[in-house]
Amino acid sequence: MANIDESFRKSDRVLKRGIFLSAHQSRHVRRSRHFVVVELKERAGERKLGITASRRVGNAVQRNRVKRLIREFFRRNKSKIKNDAYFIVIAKKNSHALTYDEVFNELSRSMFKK
RNA sequence: UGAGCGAACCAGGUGAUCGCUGCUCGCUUUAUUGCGAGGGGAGGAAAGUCCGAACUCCACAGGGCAGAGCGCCGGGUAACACCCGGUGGGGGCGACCCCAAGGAAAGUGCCGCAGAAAAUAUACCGCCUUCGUUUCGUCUUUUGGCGGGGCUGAAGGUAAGGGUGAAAAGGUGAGGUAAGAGCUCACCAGUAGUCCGGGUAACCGGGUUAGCUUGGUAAACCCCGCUUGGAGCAAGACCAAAUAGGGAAGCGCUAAAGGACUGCCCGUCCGAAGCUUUCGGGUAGGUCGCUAAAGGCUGCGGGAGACCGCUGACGUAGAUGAAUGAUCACCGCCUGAUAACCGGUAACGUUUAUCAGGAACAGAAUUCGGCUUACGGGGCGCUCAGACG
RNA sequence: GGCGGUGUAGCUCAGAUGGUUAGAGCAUACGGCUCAUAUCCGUAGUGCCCGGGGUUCAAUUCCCUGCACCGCCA
Repeated sequence: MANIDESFRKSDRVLKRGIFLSAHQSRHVRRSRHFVVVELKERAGERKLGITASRRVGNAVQRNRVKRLIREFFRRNKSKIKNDAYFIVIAKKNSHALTYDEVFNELSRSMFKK
């Protein structure tokens, strides 16, 4: 267990606005009950996470909580997630009351390796 | 027990595992690259952005007008529209709370409908007088006299009474009159002037004089007094790919257009072409600004208080697709139910245990001082009502 | 983060600059025209003027405060 990398640095994050905007054109979209997961496969060999939580999700506290839960899921399950794409996770407006277990169940279906 | 008022306070805790982000130290790397250790890491409102400042740039922030803001008095403060104390007014049985609270006799405007009339008062009904006309009664031989009534009648006097309205030009009583009226008088209310006393002042108390009385609205224009240049950390400074060819400085010329300084005027500055010198300017991106602060706390002193002075130790988040977290365990808190002990006739209360549920509002973005709004909790002091003793 | 603006009929907008009366177009319903539909003509309905408080006799309008939406600034 000690060797598994569960860190989450800036190199694991999507930092540029242009990449977020390019997600609108992507074809690799998976929709679930509370999230939309977009895969950007052009950047093979890198695995990064970007999160979008607009004001429709809730106030700042609720948006921060949703983003932290998604980040936590990504961090703890990096070894199981496909490592050849950028993932943009968009939170829907009904996602503000989720727990970590619910986030895990939902996102593991969309993002884990087959 | 119930209802309520006030001023403060807290904003779950501990541990384990896995993370995020600054700082310090050590090692390391081309490179704050990577590793390790230590230590720090959201709020009372961080919110709304409603005021006030610090700070930065615009010219060193200029003159006048306009505009904007404020508006009882005194004090506090860096400043304020904030705070404290008081005055006046209003609300509440009360504890206590609320008030944009200068001027309406400087001027202008507005006051729908209703009503006679809505601000120089007026005169619809009514009341009264005179005249005209008509009719009845009565006296007289008659002309006519006296008395009463009427008129879509005329002229005049009134404002007591009437209804309307948010508001009707002081109120009550007496005198007075043809009828009436502050027309006169007494008392009361109110206004203005003046005098005395108290208070730093707002203002309060009392006397006296006047006219007998001058509606509301300034969160309508306005007048008076005070304050006020504009933008805002996405301010601003620096480094600097790609792309495009220009940018900067000086000379020159100062007329105009234009631009900057504030909306306007004044004033000031820049400003065409040309020549010379020079290589920078700048988007993406990055660095600085960036956290030590009109700081809170302890003690002493001053003050009625806001607050001030001295003293001591403390050193308190700095992210930038944006950190400050996730999971688990235990403890603590609140609510409800059940049970037990104790107190009590009882309602019920304290404590303990078990079960179930809950834990609000909300996330720094340059930084402070306020205001406003959202919201969980327990204790303290006080008021009113009821019950029991 | 900062700055600015807008909320009026089902929809798009007027409105009064200065308080007392809420309007237009489209849409809807009904009637007429037509064999029928559309067009056209006529008639009608409709508003807590974004919420709360204040000033005023009276507020959609003036003032304060909250909510929602929109735009601009590197």
